[in-house]
Amino acid sequence: MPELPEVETVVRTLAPYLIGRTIVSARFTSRFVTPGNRAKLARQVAGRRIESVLRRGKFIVIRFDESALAVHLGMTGKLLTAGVEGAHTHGVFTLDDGVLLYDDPRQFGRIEWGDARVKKLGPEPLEIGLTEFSRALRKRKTRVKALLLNQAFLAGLGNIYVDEILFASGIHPLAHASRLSATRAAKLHQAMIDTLRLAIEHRGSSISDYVDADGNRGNFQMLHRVYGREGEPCTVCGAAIKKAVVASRGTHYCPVCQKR
DNA sequence: CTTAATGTTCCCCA
DNA sequence: TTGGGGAACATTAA
Repeated sequence: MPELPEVETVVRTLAPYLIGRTIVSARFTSRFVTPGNRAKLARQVAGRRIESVLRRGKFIVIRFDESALAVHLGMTGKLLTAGVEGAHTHGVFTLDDGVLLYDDPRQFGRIEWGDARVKKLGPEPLEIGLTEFSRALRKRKTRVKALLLNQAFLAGLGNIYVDEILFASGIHPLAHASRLSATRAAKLHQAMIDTLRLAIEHRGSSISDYVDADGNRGNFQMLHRVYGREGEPCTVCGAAIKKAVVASRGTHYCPVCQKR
């Protein structure tokens, strides 16, 4: 559920609800989502006033006066401003006004004190300039699909948006990053910006159960041109969309429009 | 029953 | 050091 556009949408719905609130108490119940000392983490957040809520890559950073809490939604994580505790609720924040719940069936998400992992992320896809992007691509011998999924290279892209961006730029997922021409690198850069901006406008993709912090679904899945469309006609040329495994991920592409 | 799923990390090997 | 491939993590749905 959570790539850059979805996390951005969660942050935009979460920020007005959380800023200025104080966490009265917290409770964590998953040894996967909150590895280590869960009671200690609860003590650390208790009493903190939330100064800001921001997105960095796929992380949600909740900032306090001189510290922060980093939340990664993994594959099925949700931060909700309302609702009741269920079988998959692994975090409960009681606020001075309201509640914040963390739900995550697969428990691939993480709630951690501090922003150590956030500091290891690569640049933001919506902020990196063409010059820096092209130069970085040229240095990497790997396949462009694997590179765009690498959070140390660029922070925030995931399987859905990499497939959509590669389609929009006419680049085959198996193309090698270092061998892309300047023209194709520029096309990739622009497709990345356009696709992410449009997806944010549509509040992200709800392909299974993604919802924002207020429980609302996104609509960008209606505009997917390759992801989840195996066997369906390409919106540009009509050829059947193919699916293959690249970088250990299901990868959707048009065999005619996307060149290596 | 098997497979795949919006993610990340770790391990082995080239 | 870089990069490929696969497994692992836990759960659900097709």
